[in-house]
Amino acid sequence: MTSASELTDHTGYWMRMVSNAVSQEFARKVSGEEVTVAEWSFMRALYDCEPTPPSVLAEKMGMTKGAISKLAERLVAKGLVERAESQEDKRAHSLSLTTEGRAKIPVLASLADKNDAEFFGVLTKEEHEALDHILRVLAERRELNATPVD
Amino acid sequence: MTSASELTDHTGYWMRMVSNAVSQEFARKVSGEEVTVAEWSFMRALYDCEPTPPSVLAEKMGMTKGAISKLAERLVAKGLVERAESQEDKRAHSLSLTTEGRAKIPVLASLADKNDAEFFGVLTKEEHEALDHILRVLAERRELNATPVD
DNA sequence: AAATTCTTGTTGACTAGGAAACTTAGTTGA
DNA sequence: TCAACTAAGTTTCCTAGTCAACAAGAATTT
Repeated sequence: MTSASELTDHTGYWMRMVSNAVSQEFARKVSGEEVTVAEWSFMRALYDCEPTPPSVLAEKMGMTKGAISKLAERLVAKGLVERAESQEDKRAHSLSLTTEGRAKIPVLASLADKNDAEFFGVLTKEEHEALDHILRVLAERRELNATPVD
Repeated sequence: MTSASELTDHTGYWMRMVSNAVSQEFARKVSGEEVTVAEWSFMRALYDCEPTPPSVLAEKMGMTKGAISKLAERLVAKGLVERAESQEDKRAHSLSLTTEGRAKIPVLASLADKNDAEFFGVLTKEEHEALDHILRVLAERRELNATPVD
């Protein structure tokens, strides 16, 4: 009989394992700043283009609008993000970083730099570049357009 | 001022995005079998070595023992997994697949194969092999298998 | 042998996100 | 013009996981 294909033979399995490890490690690093990984991601996305409506952030971050709504609420409560009502469309509003929120960006970004360097530092320069390339190819070809940069 | 390093410049960011996409896609495929991704992962790990105590599964899957406890409970409720009390140690028990659970393995495994093929099919053969290699290198050098949870 | 400590697994409180119902506000079309 | 549809956000319910407290049994110490 044919044996079931090994779970560990699946690229998706390894992706998930490595990705979880990277995120956990980063979560540990940013927890000292009273911020979660999702919150950092949110703030960083905002930093790219403020003010931004929640719907745009949802698409950009690959999350539902419900999740964004709650995430934004948390960040507003922390004083890192603020809402501005739209006057053209009374349903809509846009989100921006507060001064305090903006001040946190470089701190968090340097933690992200450090995390990347530490985690992927075990790769050779060629391996790291190949990985970056392949991930971008996947994102592009699978149309995971999260952040249109590059 | 110097601009904050781009979020999209972080390998970890792309890892997370691609990994989430793979898992979501697989979740969609496997939902027809009334099983979640975590449940499949659990069953596949069991298939490798049954019977197995929950503690071993927790380490193998990189989850907490609490999560394993609940996951096992769900699978027992679905009739896919069964417990066997240990007689040497009255605290402990071991988990096995039921006949029904074991019968599902090939079906689920072929869905996993299909998912991998579809998702990573946009890569060239060389790219796919390079990705596999790099992910395994990362897992190995970061000792992801050995990481004890708790 | 009794007391302490460690181990195994469960439980409860909490957090985070998804799906879908819902509210409110624009938009469209007969 | 006003009814039907669509769009933006919020909210509710559900699933799933972590963490920490816990119970109970085993192991170790004295």
